[in-house]
Amino acid sequence: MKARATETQRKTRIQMENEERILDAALEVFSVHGFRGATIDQIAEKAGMSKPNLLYYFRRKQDMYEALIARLLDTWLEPLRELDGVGDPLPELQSYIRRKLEMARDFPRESRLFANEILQGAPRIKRLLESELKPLVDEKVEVLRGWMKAGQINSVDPRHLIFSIWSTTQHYADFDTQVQVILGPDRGAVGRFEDAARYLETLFLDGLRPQAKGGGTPRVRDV
Amino acid sequence: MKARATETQRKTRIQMENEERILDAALEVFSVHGFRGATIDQIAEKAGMSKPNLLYYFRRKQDMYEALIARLLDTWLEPLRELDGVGDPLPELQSYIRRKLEMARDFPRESRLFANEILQGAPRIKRLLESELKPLVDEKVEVLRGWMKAGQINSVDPRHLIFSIWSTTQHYADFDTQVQVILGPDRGAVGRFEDAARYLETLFLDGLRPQAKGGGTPRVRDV
DNA sequence: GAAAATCTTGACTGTTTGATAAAACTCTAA
DNA sequence: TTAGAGTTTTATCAAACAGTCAAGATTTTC
Repeated sequence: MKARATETQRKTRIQMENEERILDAALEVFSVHGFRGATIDQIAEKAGMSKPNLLYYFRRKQDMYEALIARLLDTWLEPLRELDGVGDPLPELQSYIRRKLEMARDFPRESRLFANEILQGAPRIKRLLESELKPLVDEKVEVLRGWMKAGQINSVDPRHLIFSIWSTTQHYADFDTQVQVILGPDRGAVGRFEDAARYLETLFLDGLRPQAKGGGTPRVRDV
Repeated sequence: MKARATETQRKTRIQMENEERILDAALEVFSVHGFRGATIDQIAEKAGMSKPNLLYYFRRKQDMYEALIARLLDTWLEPLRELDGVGDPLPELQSYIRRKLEMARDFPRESRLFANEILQGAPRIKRLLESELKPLVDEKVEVLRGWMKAGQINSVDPRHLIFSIWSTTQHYADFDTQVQVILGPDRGAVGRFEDAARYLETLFLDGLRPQAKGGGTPRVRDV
């Protein structure tokens, strides 16, 4: 038996399958109960595996958590990475919002895991946030500032703009339970996300102040 | 000794003081670790009290949690209750957003407790959400619709509008750790909230599309 | 097909956790 | 000032929990 942890070696078929199965189960549990609230037994049961067997692949609870976090942050920041200064600002932002919304729809467990970690004060990923997230945001802030200086979008605090995109989109994953209570069962999950996309587009582009309809009508700002 | 739980009777000085102290400590712990992740020992220590002593006041862990949730929801919905159809829509909405933001600033632990509960699928308050939150939202949706029909605000999905106000404001409490990493220590907590308020005002009123500056300039919608 | 490597399991350990019992102590009202 | 209600502590318990161990079962490799 070789020490799996120390060497970088190729994994067996069974190893790959089981690790996948375990991480999926772990995501399910961690994303709901957080690190402390989750138990290895719960995860093992969800993975259809005995606890010692699970611990053969991940020797400590923390190892599973860290594996999940590591793979998460990369995926999570992907949409922001793609935001660049070459295209037109409004379509570019719209597309960023749409992608973030799609991620909330397609990876709600990942979103909740992330939310849980931050809620707890990000004890395990604060470093990562500082070394990876912050520089990326700083870079994109410059892109936004460029657009503002050129008068292509309204001048606002770029960081808070990013926060508002994150919060409004992730809300549909993290607060899904509440969203479902309020929207009722009328429209399915798909419809909900279409509605959300349409709404957010209007909000971010035009806000709530009534728009002057049709071409030449003057826009009166102060009523 | 009388059974405290069954009768409604007046509480001792010590009882009131200690229950307050316990609930404050419990809020501190539950809001970070969620129900499952929190331990009675942690709470007892934060309250400066032995565990059996704490359990003299709240016989089960769940009793503390429920006491917190009960007092929370009422406070939480107060700002929405005050939103009514008598004032002008834009100042009215602006004031709602400001109040929600103040709550995120002044009661971040309550916000996190709520977030934690919803993340877990709201197992303990789903009923309450259906019986209290939903009707209130339905009522306010009608107010919003009225404003839209009268052309006083843009026509958007009113429920998603409410979601976006909730998510953007609560973000500053729930994701405070991340916000701090990104904004850096430059501006203190007060400054952060001022910036957020200013930004959200612009977002919700005007959106990001560049505004026509000055009075009579025509607004070109399609570029 | 046998040896070697990998995988799985049952039994177990020490610790943490939620909760209880009963005795000892403190406060308060008559 | 003392009886009794109210409060706190010490001691304790059973269940849940993270993690270990060694032996047995299975798969891979030569």
